[in-house]
Order: sequence, then C-alpha cells, then structure tokens
Amino acid sequence: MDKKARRQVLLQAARDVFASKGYHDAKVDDICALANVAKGTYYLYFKDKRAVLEELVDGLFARIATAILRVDVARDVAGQIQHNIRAIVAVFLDDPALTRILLSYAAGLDPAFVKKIGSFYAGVRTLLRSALEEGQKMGIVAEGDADFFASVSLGIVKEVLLEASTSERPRPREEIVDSLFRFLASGYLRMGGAPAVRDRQPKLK
Amino acid sequence: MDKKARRQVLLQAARDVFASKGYHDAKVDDICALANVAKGTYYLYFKDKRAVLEELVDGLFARIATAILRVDVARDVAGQIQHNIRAIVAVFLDDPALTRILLSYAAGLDPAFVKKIGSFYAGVRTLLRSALEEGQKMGIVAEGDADFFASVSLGIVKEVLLEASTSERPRPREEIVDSLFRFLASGYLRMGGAPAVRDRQPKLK
Amino acid sequence: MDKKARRQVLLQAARDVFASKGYHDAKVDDICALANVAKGTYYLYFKDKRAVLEELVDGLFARIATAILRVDVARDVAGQIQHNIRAIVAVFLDDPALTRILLSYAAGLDPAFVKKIGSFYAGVRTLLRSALEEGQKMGIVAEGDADFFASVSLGIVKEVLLEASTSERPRPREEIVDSLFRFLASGYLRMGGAPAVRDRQPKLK
Amino acid sequence: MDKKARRQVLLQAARDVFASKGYHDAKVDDICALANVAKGTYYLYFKDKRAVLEELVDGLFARIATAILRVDVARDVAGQIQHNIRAIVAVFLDDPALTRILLSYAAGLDPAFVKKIGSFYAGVRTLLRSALEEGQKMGIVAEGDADFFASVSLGIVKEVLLEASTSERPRPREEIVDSLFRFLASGYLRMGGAPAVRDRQPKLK
DNA sequence: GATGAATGAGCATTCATTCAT
DNA sequence: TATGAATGAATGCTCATTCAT
Repeated sequence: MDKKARRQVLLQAARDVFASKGYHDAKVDDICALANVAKGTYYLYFKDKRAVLEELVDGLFARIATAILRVDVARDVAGQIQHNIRAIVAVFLDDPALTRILLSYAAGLDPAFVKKIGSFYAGVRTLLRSALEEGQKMGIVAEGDADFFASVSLGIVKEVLLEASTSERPRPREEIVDSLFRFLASGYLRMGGAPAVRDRQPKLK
Repeated sequence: MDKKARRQVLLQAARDVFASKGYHDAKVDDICALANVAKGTYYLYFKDKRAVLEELVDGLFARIATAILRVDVARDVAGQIQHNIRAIVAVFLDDPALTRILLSYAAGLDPAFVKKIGSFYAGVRTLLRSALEEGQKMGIVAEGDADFFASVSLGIVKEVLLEASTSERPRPREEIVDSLFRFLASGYLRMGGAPAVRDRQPKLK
Repeated sequence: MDKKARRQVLLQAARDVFASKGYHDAKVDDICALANVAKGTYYLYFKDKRAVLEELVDGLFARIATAILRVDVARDVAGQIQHNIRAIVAVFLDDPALTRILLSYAAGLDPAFVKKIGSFYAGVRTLLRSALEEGQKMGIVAEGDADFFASVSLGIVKEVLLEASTSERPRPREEIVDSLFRFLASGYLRMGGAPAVRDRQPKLK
Repeated sequence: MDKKARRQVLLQAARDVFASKGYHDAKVDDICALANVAKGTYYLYFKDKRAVLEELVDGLFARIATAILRVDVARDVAGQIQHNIRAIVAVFLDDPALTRILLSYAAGLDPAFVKKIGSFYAGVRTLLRSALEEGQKMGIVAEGDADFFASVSLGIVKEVLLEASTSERPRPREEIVDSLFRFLASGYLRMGGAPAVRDRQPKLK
C-alpha cells in the first residue's frame, strides 16, 4: 500500500472512530486498530492526535469553500441560492460521520481547536451577512438585521444537517433543500398581523 | 456552612470552571479550588465528575420546563408564543455560563451524556412539533412538515442563544424575542414566487 | 509519614537509583518502587523526572558553598587551605552515591542540565582562580597561569573524589586531604632542571 | 561509494552528532541524515546504536595506545615523558568532537558502556602507576603513593583536555604540554614547610 | 463532616530495529 | 546493497477517585 493510500485509510479510520466515540474517547489505538496498522505508523503520517482531526475538518472546509458559488445578481438569484444550499447540504451529507464530528463532537476541545472552528463559522457568518445585505439592496431580502438573519440561517443549517447526518433514514436531499428554501422565504407562523410589520423589523444591536 | 450552601457553592464553581475550560479540561481540582474546599469534599456531594454537570443541566432543563406555558388556543395565541420564546430566552440568558456549557461544551462527551442531552432535545422537538401541529389545525402555522419546523426552530434558538451568551455586549432580550418572532412569521427571502407556493410545502420524511 | 519525611524518602530513593543505573536508565517506576510509593505520589513531590535530580544536585552545591571558608590572608593560610580541601572532600564522601551521580552520570543529559552543572564548575573555577591570584600576590602560589592551576585543581579533585566514592574500600579522608595538599605543593616529578624554571612558567592565554 | 568509505562517513556523522547532542539525544535518524543514507543502511554497517560509539571509542583508545612510548630509563627520561604527554594531548585534540564525547557524554550510559570506559581508565591508571613506580626507583618521581599520583595525573589530563576541546579558542598545544610538565614537577603551592616533607608523603591505601 | 495524601489505571508519544522491495 | 515504511515495546505523566485521619 502506498503512502497516499495508507494516509487515506488512517484518515477514514480516524473519522469513523471520532464519529462513533467523540474525539476524547477515541484513542489513537482505536484508530490504528481500525486502520490495521501499528501505533507507530500513525505517527509517521500525523504529528499527533489532533492532527488528523484538523486535517479532516480542513478538508471539509475546503470542500465547502469550493462548492459555494458567489451569487451573481444579474442572473437568476433564487436559483443560485438554491444551488448554494444544495451544495452545502451535499458536502455535509456526503460524509455524515464527519458532519457529526464537526457538529456535535468538535466542541469541548482545546481552546486552539475551538477557535479554529469558531473562525470558520465567523467566516461563514460574514459571507452570509454580506450576501444578505446585498440581497436587501436588491429587494430580495427583507429589511432588518442582516446579522440576525445570518445567525438564524447558520443555526438552521447546523441543526438540519446534524439531524440528517444522525438519522437512520435520512430524507431525500432535494426535500431538505426545498424546505430550507421555502422556510427562509416565509417562516411558518401565520397570524394576521405579522406580515404587515414585516418591514419594520427592528435593527438589532 | 451548611450542606445546602456548600452544595450550591460547588455547583456554581463547577459551572464557572466548565464554562471557561470546557468539561474535559476542567479538573476536579479546579472546581475545588474555586469552591475553596478540599478535593475529598467534592465527593461527599457528588458521586463523580459527571454528576455535577448532570445536575447543572438537569436544573436548566427543569427551569425551562417550568417556564414554558402550554398554549391555550382560546386566547391570544401570538402573545402566548411570544411569552414562551421570551421565557426560554430568559432562562438561558440568566445563566450564560451554563448556556455556553450546554450549547458548546456538552457535546463531545461520553455517549451516555450525549444521549441525555439528545433526549432533552428530542423532548423539546416533540413538544414543539405537537404545538406546531395544533397550530396548523388552527391555521396559525403554515402547512408543511411540522417536524422540519421544529428542527429549524430548535436550531435557530440554539444559535441565537449561543451567540447571545458568548457575546461581550449582549443585545436586549426583548429585541431578540421580537426578532425571533418576526422571523418565524415571515422568513427573510422576498422573491415573488415563494409565497405563492407556501401552502404546497411538501411533507418531508 | 509526613510530607517532609516522604520527600526525603523519595530523594534518597532517587539518589540511589540514579547512582546505580544512571539518570537515563533509571525509571520513575524504579524510584517509586524503592521508595514504596505509587507512581502518582512521585508527582505530588516533584514536577517531573528531572526535578529530583536537580534538587539533589542543588543540595550538594549548597552544602559545598556552606562548607568552604573564605581564606583570610592574615592568618594561617596553609591551615585554611587544608580546611577547605577537607571540607570539600567531606561533603562529597558523606554522600558517595550523589558524588557518583554528579561526577559520572550527570554528563550526557539535556543541554539545560549540562549547562547548570557547567556553570557550577565555572563558579568553582572562578573562585579558585581568584584565590590563586591572591595567593600569587602573597607569594604562596607559584607564578604562572592561574587559570591553568584552577583547571588542574578541579580535575584532580574530581578524579580523586570519583575514585574515592566508587572504591569498595575508601581511603581515610585525612590521607586524601593530606596527599592533595602535598601534591599541590610540589607535584611529583623530580628531575633536576624543573625547579629552576619554576618561576618562568609561561602565562597561558 | 565503497563499503569502507561509507563506513567512515557513518562513523564521522555519528561522532559529530554525538558530540553536539550527546549519546542519548542523538537519534539514529540524525546520524543517517548527516551521513545521507537511509536508516536501514545504518544497520548494514553497525549492529545497533551503541556499536558506532564503541567503535569510535575503541579507535581513540587504539590511537592512544599506539602513540605512547614505553619509557626507556637509560635515555632522556624527561624528554620521553614530555613526548608522551604531547602524544596524548595530540590524539585527543586532533579529534575534539570525540574527546568531548568521551569526556562529557560517555558517562551516564548503560552500565556495560560505563564499564568499558572504566576499564580503559583503569588500564591507563595501571600503566601510569607502574611507570611512576619505576620512576620512583630511578629517583625521578617523589616518594609517595604511586596510585594517588596516577589518579591525579589522570584527573588533570581529563580536565585540561576537556577544556581544550570545548574552548572556542584553544591554547597552543605546546603550551599545554609544557604547563602540564611543569606542574607535575612542582605543583603550585609555595609555602616554606612543604618541600621539606616532600619525601614523607604517606603511603595511601 | 472535612481533609488532602495516596493511588494506579490509562494514554500519547518516541525511537531503535526489522524486513519486504 | 540500499531503502524507508512499518513496527511495538517502553515510559513519563495525568487525574479521577479513595480513605485514613
């Protein structure tokens, strides 16, 4: 087995072990056992226990960055938004184990790692906010606190993906994408007054 | 100092230590140091390290359960929903440290604990779903997958509260409550077609 | 057993283990076994493996510093020199195991430790040199490179003590002191020419 | 590159690595890196890590043995002694790195190795003692404990060479040789009584 | 009750050595 | 011969938990 392949084997083994036991309960021995290598071998490929986790997470981040398209306001905006939602959903659900790691196990780690994840989310939030602000100028996003919109969007996506990656019988992706899109477009509460005040949504913070 | 008081001191010390270092990096020694008791004393009050965390989390759960009012469809529904949102927000933000523990550090723990938290969320989701289904019958909640609505609501609340509990200068609670309410009522995307299909939202799952 | 006593037990155990196996081959487990404590106990008293060694060596250094008297040129100089030689010999031979550690095992350790020992010897050499220079002014030390004299003195003492601490049947201390004193006073080579050039000993740089 | 040459490359690489980091901190990898060979290659030339060190030290011992001339009492004794001192100084200072290894890093190794070095020194001491005893019969060495004279000589040489091999700007060898010779001839203490008792030096041990 | 000294199982990491290619 | 990937025994250190005082 060549180095590239063995590295992959170790990465996948680590991903699966982390996904099932969480980072802290996962022992380097578990990873090695699953990868069928001796413990020393692990350290030929990764400098320490955290290194695999970082590589896994970095890979996911990179895939997301690649998948998202910058929205071109001159063209079909709704379609592009749906495309992006679909892309993000796809990246995560293509690797449910990794998703579970990122969304439920990555917290509670050493400050350095939490910071890394935190800055990833901060980046996403920033992207989202500026996209939303642009949308507001174009009139396709409601007036209101773009920061708040970014937060709720992030929360929604996290939760929905976490559930989808955890569930035994996941929903068809297209349904997930569609639901997200519709929900963002109109919420779910339907009580007379609300729509009327839609544009007086206060600017938070 | 009587038993009751000492127990409280330990609980608060644990909460603060967990909030600042996370569960794994928090040592029983740290808790004892902050509580000004000897290490042995800790074990007179809690059977092991996880016990304090469980008690803290259980307390939070109980407070939430107490705070939420069953919606009475015969009276002002919107007001009651706002009341519930406000109550949940209040419980969490009254104890930001504990909120941070639950929302960012509680993950990554042993399966047993993750399960406990998982079942809490499942309970919340069930409550939400039945409330939403009832709302649908009453016509105040859009047609569509109530389960999905429950998920997104949960995600939104988690994210917004996490942010509020982490932020240096938190927003006024009333603004948070208001924003959540309005968002649930109408989303933020505003593009012609969407509202029209509002009621044909597919039943997911 | 109180903390003070246990600390002593650990120190002596460490000293003996280091003396018999050398620092590297000595395992913390060996020390604990000899001291009859569990491994964790060791770390209650010393922060890591090197800490005991440092404490042992520091103790020896301190005892030497205490034992040496500053030579008062107005009084019996030869007597005072003999006293100092005797004191140094006594400190080392009172603890042969520690002597062996310092003289044969302390080398070859991490740079930090080697540096510590190096600076101790440098200090001794400096003391010796200034004492010798003073002696030269008083006419009781031969003309010549005081630095060189300091070096040879150090070398002599190290070797004689190493041997004395290693030997099965050590020589009476008073003999050692006496021999050192006499040797320093007249070397051992006896060939006509040498004494004549005694005072033209070149100044080594 | 033929076997002989590669062996030399490895020996020199090992010598340099040992000299700069000490035996324990030197990794076989370091040696291979410096020698530009793969790790497996090392083991084609040496059976284990200690083997190179032993070969290096054995080489040095052999060179010393070769360099020293048996003193012929019928001819210029002083000259022959100076010659021997000069030869020893030369062997060590021609390879300062190796000198440093032998004098400061070789200690602290496994008992087996310490024993090897110990027996080398014992051999030197024996040689020295018999030479000194012969010298005493000839009247060119002071009466007294020849064993003690051998020890101090050894200590002096070790220390002076260690310093010379460590120093940035080493002294001219001839000066070193000269100083040693003169010192052995007359020590450095000059206080009236000493010379008078020269011949009553007690027999130690 | 309260203390804090003692415990020891547990784990990440290192590195000399081997061996298939 | 040379390579360098793989090995796995070995060990320093941590920390939750216990228990004699």
